[in-house]
Amino acid sequence: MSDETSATLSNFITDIIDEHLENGRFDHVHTRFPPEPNGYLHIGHAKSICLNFGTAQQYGGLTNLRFDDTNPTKEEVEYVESIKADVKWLGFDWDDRLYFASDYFGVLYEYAIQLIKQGNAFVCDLSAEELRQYRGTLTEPGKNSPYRDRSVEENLDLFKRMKAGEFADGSRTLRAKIDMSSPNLNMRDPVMYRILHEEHHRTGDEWCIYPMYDYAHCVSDSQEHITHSICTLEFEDHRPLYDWYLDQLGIFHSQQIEFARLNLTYTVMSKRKLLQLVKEGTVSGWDDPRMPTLSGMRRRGYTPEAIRTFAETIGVSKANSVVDVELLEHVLRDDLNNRARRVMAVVEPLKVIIDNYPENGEEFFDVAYFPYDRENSPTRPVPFSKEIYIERSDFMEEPVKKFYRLAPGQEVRLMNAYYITCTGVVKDADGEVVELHCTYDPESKGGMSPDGRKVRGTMHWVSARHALDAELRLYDYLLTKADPYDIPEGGDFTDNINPDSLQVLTGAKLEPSLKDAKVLEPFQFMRQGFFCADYDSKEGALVFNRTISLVDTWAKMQK
RNA sequence: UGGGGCAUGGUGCAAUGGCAGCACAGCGGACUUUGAAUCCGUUGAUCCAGGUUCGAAUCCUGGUGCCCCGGCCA
Repeated sequence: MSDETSATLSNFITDIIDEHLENGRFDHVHTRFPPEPNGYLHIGHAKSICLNFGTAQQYGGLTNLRFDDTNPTKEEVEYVESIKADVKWLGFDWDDRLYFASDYFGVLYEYAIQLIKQGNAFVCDLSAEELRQYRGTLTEPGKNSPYRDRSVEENLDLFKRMKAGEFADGSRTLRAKIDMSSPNLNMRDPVMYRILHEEHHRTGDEWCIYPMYDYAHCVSDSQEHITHSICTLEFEDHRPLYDWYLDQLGIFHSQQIEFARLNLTYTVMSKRKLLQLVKEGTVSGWDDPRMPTLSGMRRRGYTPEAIRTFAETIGVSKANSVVDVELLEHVLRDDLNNRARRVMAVVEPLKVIIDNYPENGEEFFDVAYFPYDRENSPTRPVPFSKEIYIERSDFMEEPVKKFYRLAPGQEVRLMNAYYITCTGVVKDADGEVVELHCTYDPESKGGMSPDGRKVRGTMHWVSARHALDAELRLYDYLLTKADPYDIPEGGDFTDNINPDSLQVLTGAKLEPSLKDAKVLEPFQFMRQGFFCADYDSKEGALVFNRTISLVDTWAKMQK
């Protein structure tokens, strides 16, 4: 088997492509991913990236990365850098085909002049407010602009002067001359250029007029000979305009195809709202591990493979839908399960003293990192001694039915070490359990007794003397409701923010081998979940993120 | 009758006139030195009404429901 990312996928988009290939409209496939650099990429963009790069790959074609940077008031270099890093991290390569819509400002301008000369565009002096009134409504046609019939010469002169900076922002626009009575509002003489005396992150102050999306996007696609321009559903109404520009200009005609964007339960997916969370300090930044951004998910411990598998699993269609976040979690666990080394870490420690173990005794067990494949697994030494920590939740003084873990008089197995039996419970003045006394069976070394007696409970542990202290960051959904927009009267989505989405545990105890854990390297803390060291982690001040907990059947049974 | 689009188990996606299937979730069991993973089994769906056809999720007609569109944003 080759490990090529994808089997052949079939969906409504490949159906269209197949048709184009058969009828000769195109003889190859070339797509593009066109982010606007006004925010960080999120899991919804990942769907689009995988779709664009994946589809082209499937047909032996190429994919360009093109920044849609036609609005200097919102766009920043910080965003273009983060976007490039995220696309690469996801595992896709645009080679030398990195483009910007701003690369085409020159040709866009020349084509605009052509359109003016053809009588397809005119300079309009209506204000934004007037323009809105002239546009009409959903059910009533609009009215022609009083400037619609200017001569070609006058339009040319005015447009050049717009470019030359002679007019104030908002005072004039260049508009396509189409049909003010079209039932499609996008065709009612849409604005092509607006005046914006604004510094652009790439072109500086070279321009003070900027093209609108509809005009810039189709021409950009055409310039790059993009065969299939894949975008989201809300642009379906724009397709006639997309086609109109290309037809009037008589240039290479890309085919726009629309698909339904990703929605996830318990997740807000709009860049505007994510920006709001960052600005209001609800999260620590775009890369906060609770964010659905690629940078946040990366920091959280997601792998690119998991995200790609997810994109493949959810498929693509034109039906609005909401994917259950549990599916994302499933592919994450599945991926991590196959790659994470198993180690022991106690999240909420409870001290255990093994009374019959030698006072200063110490021994090291050679433990496989991959217990399901011991023969081929690398190992590390794990120290054991008289005092250890176990998980607080692994002890119950009065065990409920089917509780197989530690309880007074009950015997359990310490993973890879010994069987122990609880013989005593020490409490503080408040009745809180602070310490346990146990005895161990020396015969059970390694975790099996010669008599073969059954021990139901198997627990992880860490030698107290050798333990590493660490801070653990446990994450929950950022929102309390599956539908972020299930909002109380008069509120907004921030009313649904989960106040407990971040839980910081400072007293965790880790096995010593974790001292050398590399940032973002995935581990499974056995019986707890998958964790990775955070960017903040330093020697002597370790910090681990819980990427995702293990499935917890026991917890479900307790409900 | 503004225009455009979409309806298949709880969720997402297949089936392109021929036995409605896959994944997740759920439920039951086996196994287990992770109450994980794995394995086995299982509940559950074609928006409605007509029509065409030997046969309709698929084609036709008429409904219903949901989404998008009135930025000089993308």
